[in-house]
Amino acid sequence: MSRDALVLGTWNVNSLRVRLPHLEQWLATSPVNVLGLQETKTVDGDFPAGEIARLGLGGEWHGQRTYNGVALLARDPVADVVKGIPGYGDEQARVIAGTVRGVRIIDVYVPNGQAVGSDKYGYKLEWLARLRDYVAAEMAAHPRLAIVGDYNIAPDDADVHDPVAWAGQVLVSDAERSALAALLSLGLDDVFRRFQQPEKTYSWWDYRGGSFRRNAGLRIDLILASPALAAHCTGCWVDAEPRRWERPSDHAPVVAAFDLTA
DNA sequence: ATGGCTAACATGGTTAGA
Repeated sequence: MSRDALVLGTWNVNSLRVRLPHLEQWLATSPVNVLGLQETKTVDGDFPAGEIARLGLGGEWHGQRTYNGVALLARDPVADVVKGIPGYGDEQARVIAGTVRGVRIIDVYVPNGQAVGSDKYGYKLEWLARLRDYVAAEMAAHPRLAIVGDYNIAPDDADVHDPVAWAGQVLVSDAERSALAALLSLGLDDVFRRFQQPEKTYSWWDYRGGSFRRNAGLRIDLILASPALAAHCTGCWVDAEPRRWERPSDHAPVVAAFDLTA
């Protein structure tokens, strides 16, 4: 891997405070140099900035009490940070954007949606429509753009361990997939699918019922890239190793590498 | 069968995740 490659990661840590040891262990071997986190579950005043700095990362964060929370971390400076979706008065801390080495990066924690037809499902679809409008504007301003995060949508049945059991459920429903397709229709590419991948590769496994042992998972953590950036993508993979460790997050990190000199 | 884990906030039991 080129020394000046941009290696972009995303990880729903399900509480940054609990997962700091996992982050440290992962960064000891992972080549990632820009990282979007979700579900930090900490207010900005309590963000473990010192520990993060000790791991060689700076950046910005946007959190709230108990729920949600995102952070955009990098070994290089993060410029022009924007928190939330401008013009959308969302009280939930789910989006942070910044520019690293000329690449615009948006880190998102898409609402879960709870159940098809619920109020939270309606919020999820509204939220995704707002995200699409935001991303359209950002793409016009930044040719090199990536959106990383926990999308809480499995794009295709190939991303679902048991498509029959999951059919029509939240995370795979037609309306959610249509909302994701509308985002992709801006020209974004799910870079994971640019490369040959192992069968049954997922990024989330329920804590219950031995789901990870059975590989009963979903691929819901994605890295989307604009055409000008995707052309430089040299690889994308799910790193399931941290999911095997003691007291893991239920999500694995996903990483994509870009050779910006090419 | 709506269970099964985990985390936050709290300190028993609810809310939420996906």
